[in-house]
Amino acid sequence: MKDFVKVMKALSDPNRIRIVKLLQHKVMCVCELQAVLGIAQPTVSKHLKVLEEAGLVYFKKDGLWVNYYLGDGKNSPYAATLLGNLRHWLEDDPEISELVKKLPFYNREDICKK
Amino acid sequence: MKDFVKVMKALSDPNRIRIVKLLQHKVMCVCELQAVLGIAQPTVSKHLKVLEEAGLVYFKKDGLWVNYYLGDGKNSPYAATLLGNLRHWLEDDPEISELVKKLPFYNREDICKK
DNA sequence: CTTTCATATTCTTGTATGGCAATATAGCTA
DNA sequence: TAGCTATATTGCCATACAAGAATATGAAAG
Repeated sequence: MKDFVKVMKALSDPNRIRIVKLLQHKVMCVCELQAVLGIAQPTVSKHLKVLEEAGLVYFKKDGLWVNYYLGDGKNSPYAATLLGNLRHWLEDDPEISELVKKLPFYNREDICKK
Repeated sequence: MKDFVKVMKALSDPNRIRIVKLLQHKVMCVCELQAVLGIAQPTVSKHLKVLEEAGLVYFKKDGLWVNYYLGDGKNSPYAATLLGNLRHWLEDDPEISELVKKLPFYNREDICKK
């Protein structure tokens, strides 16, 4: 029950849903997500933590960067199913499409090193 | 996106999840749910409203009673899928099993008319 | 070892949410 | 009509949560 609630809660927030939909297209670091979503960096980090604790997202550190990518659902059947559904779901959502369309124009080298 | 969030939010609360799992076994009125869950009547009503607005639950009035039953997901593909998944999910949850086991001993005639 | 940079954590604030008591509503019955 | 009964709504309280500013951490580079 607790695991299920965790997954549902994690997918109850628009920004976290956007993150999942974005990660379907490529592995991303925090600053890239921050730029694409237009929200503060701590906010992104916190959302990623919630997603990670629900088993929806994994991460791998690479020097200063932290690469986040979609989970495989190995640790949560609920996460596995929902991640599968979300591959089709919201594909036609205009807001999501807009974000995905902008995605190629963001890369970490340009975004950071201000 | 908004519809999806509504379904996820509706299924993010333990008591609402319990209601869905209980309705899998029989049509129930508010006072029956109140008795089984052990929470106040207004709380049950509010939860049912949230579930109904997410397309997870329907209701039909019958005199004084209001019968709530599981939705068919006609109005929400998200609700349809989640309701399908929830037929298997949490079947082995000890707390849910406990509630379901007590279910036959609750009927509206005994509960109400205090 | 100091600086720099990407990310995480802490803190505070405003808003959303679950809970119940009290009240309102709607349908039956006398 | 009046009174009773099941449910809905309102109002309030305590807690949870999203957001960003400020700060801390930790890894690379000089």
